Amino acid sequence: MQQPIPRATVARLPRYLRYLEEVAASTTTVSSEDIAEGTGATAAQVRKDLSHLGTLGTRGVGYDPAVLRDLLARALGLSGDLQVALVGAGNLGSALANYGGFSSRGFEIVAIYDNDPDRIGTEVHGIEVRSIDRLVEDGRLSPFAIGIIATPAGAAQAVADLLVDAGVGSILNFAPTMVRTSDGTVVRQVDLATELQILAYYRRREATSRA
Amino acid sequence: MQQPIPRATVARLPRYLRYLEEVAASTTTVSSEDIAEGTGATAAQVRKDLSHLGTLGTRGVGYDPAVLRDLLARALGLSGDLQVALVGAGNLGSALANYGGFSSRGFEIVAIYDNDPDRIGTEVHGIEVRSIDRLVEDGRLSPFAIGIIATPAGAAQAVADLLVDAGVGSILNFAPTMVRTSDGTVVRQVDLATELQILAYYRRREATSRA
DNA sequence: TAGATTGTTAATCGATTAACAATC
DNA sequence: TAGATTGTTAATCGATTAACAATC
Repeated sequence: MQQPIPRATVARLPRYLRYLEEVAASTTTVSSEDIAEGTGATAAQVRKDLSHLGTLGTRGVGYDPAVLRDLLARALGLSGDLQVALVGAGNLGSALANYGGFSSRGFEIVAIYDNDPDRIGTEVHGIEVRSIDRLVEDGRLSPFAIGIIATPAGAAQAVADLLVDAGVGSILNFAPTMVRTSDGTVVRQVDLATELQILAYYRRREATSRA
Repeated sequence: MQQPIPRATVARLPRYLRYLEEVAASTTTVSSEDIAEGTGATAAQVRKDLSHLGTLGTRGVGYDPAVLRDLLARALGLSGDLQVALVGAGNLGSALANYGGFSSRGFEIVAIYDNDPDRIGTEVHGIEVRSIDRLVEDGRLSPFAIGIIATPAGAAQAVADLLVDAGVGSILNFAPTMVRTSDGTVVRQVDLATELQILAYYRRREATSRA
């Protein structure tokens, strides 16, 4: 692996990737300007970001979207399906399981866990919901690349501990609380209400500036 | 309103707020160190961030979590319930409607729209799903503070246009595609697959660094 | 007073932007 | 060649960190 890619760049690469997937079928070249427009970045940002991955374009011409798409996917570590364990089969968990965007982009939810007897044994997106008691055993038998926590906040830490026990090194946490894990585990926190609150702040500023 | 708060700070304030809500009932002072631990920030960051809002703590003592919580809520524009229109009553939309984290934090989903006749007329989280054709009219009659797009990517731009027509100035877009709106509209893009992809990148780096 | 912790300054670090030579 | 667009450099901007005086 080459030198590390700046955090801000890593955060944008998936958007570029999504855009390239969108246009790769219908066009044979895209410019940094095109990518910028399609993703909300600036053209200079796009070129700078891509330059971290090597020399990918052709001066005077642009980039080949199919080539660039494959390069980005590889740079992000998306070659091959990543097996995902989902914990929490409630509303959010079910939504995530049914969300089309995952399977089409290199992630496969292979197991779903819950602690509610009423849910255990039911099917979500064609996958049987299993008891949370089986998570550690299952993970040791057949490792998960990524674990997703979609439980209420109160259960999140215990679930994170189980995931670590099961050998999961990367966790995406949708529960609105911080989970603590040992070093070497990567945890990403996504709080849906947080996004609304950030929006609320800019909403008000915008309203005031119009006044 | 005082001077603008830096973007990076705005992005962290909701996390501080969530932490303060958690501890306000059980303790009467928190230090910047406590907040940092509970939110994944650093103590210096916390103090710097809070200093943008004024002098909120007491040297040698710390912050009053209840006072700080109310201050943060006000700074974020969360005083009073913000009326939210949700478009898309599929899996993700239903999950969002049922997600407890919104109502408890100043947001109320007051209307849900869809274009699928099978869904129109059904109830989600106690709210009747209405035809998308009524969105503009409804919004003009009784304005929405915020619109949430939870439709497939293909419908997102059309929905965004309708929301703008309905007078909605702030949009949270969960569809995996950029939507374009006129200036003065604030759009925030949340892509769930993007979060997984970012995680996948750091996952691989972590794995490599251990090797 | 002694210990603790804020608020703020200055130094460092990283990201963005503008500009342009390289090159198709 | 002329026009277009990349890859890269240097300048600017903003965010983080460390340190400490102020003050409870």
